[in-house]
Formats: sequence, structure tokens, C-alpha cells
Amino acid sequence: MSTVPSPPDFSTLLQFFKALANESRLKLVGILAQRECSVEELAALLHLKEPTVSHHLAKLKELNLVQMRPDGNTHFYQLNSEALLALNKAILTQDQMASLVNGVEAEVWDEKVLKSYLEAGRLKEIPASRRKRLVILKWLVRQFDEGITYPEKAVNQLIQQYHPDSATLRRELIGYRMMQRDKGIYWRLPEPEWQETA
Amino acid sequence: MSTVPSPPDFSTLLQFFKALANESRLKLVGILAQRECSVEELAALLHLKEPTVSHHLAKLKELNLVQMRPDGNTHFYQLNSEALLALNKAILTQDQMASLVNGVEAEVWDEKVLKSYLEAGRLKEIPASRRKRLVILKWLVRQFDEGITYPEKAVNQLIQQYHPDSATLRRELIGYRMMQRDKGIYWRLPEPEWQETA
DNA sequence: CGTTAAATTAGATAGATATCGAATTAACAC
DNA sequence: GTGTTAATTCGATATCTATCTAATTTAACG
Repeated sequence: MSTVPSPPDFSTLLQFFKALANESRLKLVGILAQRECSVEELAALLHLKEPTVSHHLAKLKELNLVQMRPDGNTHFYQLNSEALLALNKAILTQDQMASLVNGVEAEVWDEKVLKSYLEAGRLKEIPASRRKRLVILKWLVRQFDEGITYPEKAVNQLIQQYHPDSATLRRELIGYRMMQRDKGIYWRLPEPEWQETA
Repeated sequence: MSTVPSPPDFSTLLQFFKALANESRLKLVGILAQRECSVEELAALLHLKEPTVSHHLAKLKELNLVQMRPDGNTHFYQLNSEALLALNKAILTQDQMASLVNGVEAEVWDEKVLKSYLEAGRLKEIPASRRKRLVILKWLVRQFDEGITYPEKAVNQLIQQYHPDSATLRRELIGYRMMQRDKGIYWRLPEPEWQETA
């Protein structure tokens, strides 16, 4: 009965990097990858005092990176290479790295842009940067109802509630495939069809 | 013309772990694994100020973990997943980890033991711990010349220069295969034959 | 040119942590 | 038991670094 190890979460991975992000601890891991050692030995090898080594070993032990085997009074430590490999797999693919950032809400950026370009319900100006313009256009297209067709005049009218240059904005909405036009009739497209580039 | 990437040395690997051993930077890597972003965007996503993000990106850039693409005034960053994979391989095998500790001189421990058990050229006592006894025996056997045979009496005499209990020490030298005996004649074995356990 | 926007650099500060010595615990030897 | 040795825990300190604000660069735009 072998259980499939679940991929480490963000804080576990962070803890892992912190554990190895220290000269003494990285050396410890290196030494213990070769052979098991007592605390006393390790202290001599690293030119450190026993308490310091004990402190470092405790951190490594939290992550199961090392295992301890007591023998009488002396404690022998050795590397738990399985744990090392397991954590290592998490870094292997950038997909897995990308999956770590679910705690980061992507909307924060959008909200910040909207807040800085909207004032009293109107669009202060059209952002020059493509990236920001995209945020504004996504907001703008949501002012239209889906499943409804608008004559060009209605489109202009609605846009002009927010900004006088309805021609530019209307053209951009088409360019990013947020709206579509046929014979002077416009309608909003479903979000999956929107494009990132015009 | 592709060059084989040389395995990272100790300090590079340490730098790598330090780079990722920070919540903000680890999130940065996670985000940039998904898509390229400007500094401004990243600052908004992480609820940090631009200078802070710049600082973090600089650290990641030192290791080539991220790449920058300037576009006018704004700098777009993205993950360099090749560098990530390359560094990742170093952790993959504990052999490679073990090879990192060449800066750690293994003799330090031995010297410390010798220093604490030798006084005025004589052995104060025989260490109880197997590990330390081994160090002493290695030192003791080097007092014999290689390629020369010693009658038991000569062996005892030589050992007694250092410690009265020649019987025990002689037996141990045989046990660890540092010396060998045949018909009352002793000789030193070459170092590769020595054993770690008696 | 001056202005503006984005990024970086510099300097200051607060929070984290590596290291040590002292005290404590655990295990063994006598 | 007492004494001894290895390890850990505790408390203090000194170093490192993440973050901020302010100042400086860089590039685009009128």
C-alpha cells in the first residue's frame, strides 16, 4: 500500500527553500548525503558549537529532510533523500510552480487600474499602455448585455456615457473580439472569445 | 553549438535557495511562470511597492531565473524556466549534493579527536565511542611502517610507547583490518583495506 | 526642451535569524 | 547514588534583509 505523495503546498515549499538557504545547513545536508554523523562530529566539521548544529538539525528535521538514530547518548543523523526528491519534484515543472500562486488574486491589478482611470463613473482617459487599455475595455464591454443586439448609434451612446471618443473605443472592442459587428448591428461576444492582442 | 551546462557549485546553489527562500520572491516566480508581467503589475498583485519588487527581481535576475524585456519605459519580466530546471537537477541526486561539500575538510574532526586524546605524545585513554576509537587506531597504525613485518613482541613494544593496554589495541587493529597476523608475525595493511566496522 | 510615467538606486528602519554561552536533560559508567 | 559525556533548550546579541520613502534615471510625448 503506497500512497501517492501529494504535491507540496506553497508554504511547505517556502519552508523547504528557507531550510536550505543557509550556508551551514546546506553544508550539513551535503555532509549527511555522504554518511551519517553525530552532532559532535558535525560541529567539528563545520567549526560550529553543538547548540548551533542542534538548532540547524531541528529545522531540517521539521521537514523530514534528516532522520535521527539515537545510539546511547549520541544522536546520529542522516539525510532522508526521499523527502529531498519529493520536494524537488515540485520545482521540476513551471506548471507546478504556477499552480502555487492561487493565493494571489489576479483581480487586484485590474481593480487598481480601474480605480485610477475612473472618476465619478466616467473614464478620465484612454490608457496608452496596451495592458491597461485591456482592463478598461473588459470593464467597458461588461456594460453591454449579452444576447442583445445594438445598432451602432446605441453603442456610441452607451460608450459616450463614459468617454467622448466612442469611435476609438468601439473599434478597440471589435479589435479585441469583445464585440462583433454585422451590417451595422453590434453584439457582445462571450468572454472565452476575447483576445489578449488586437 | 550547445554547451553542456556545468553543475552549479556550492555558492551558486546556496544563492539559488536564498533567492527562493522568501515569500514575495517565491510568489513572483509563481506568477512569472504563468505569464510575463511589468513591475507595476507585480507590485499590485503582491501588494508591494515598485522599489521592493525591483529589489526582488534584481536578485532573481542575478541567477538568470528571470529575463527582462524592455518595452519603451516599462520592463516586462518572465521566468527563465531553463535556468530553473538546470539548478533543479543539482538537487535531484544526493550524490550531487554530497559532491558539494568538498570545501569541508574531513580531517577537522580527526584532528580534534587526536588533540583531545593525545598528551605529551601518549594516549591518555582509549575512547569508548567506536567513532573516536577509529580515529585513534588510524593514527596508531600509521606508527607502523608499511611493507615491514613485526613479531608480536615488537608490536606490543611500539604500542606501549603510547598506551599500556597493548593487547586491546593490537586486537582492535586486527579487527578493523588495519593490520594482519600470520603465525605470530604482524604487518600493516594498505589503507584501502581498512574497515569502518570491526 | 519641459512633463509625465515607469523603473531603478540609495538610505533608513524594523523584523528575522544565526550564533554563542549557560543551564538543563538523557544516557551511560562507576 | 555521583560523575561524565552528548545533546538539547533557553536567552542574549549581532548580523542580515525585506520593506518603505525619497531621489535619480530612462524613455516617451507633446
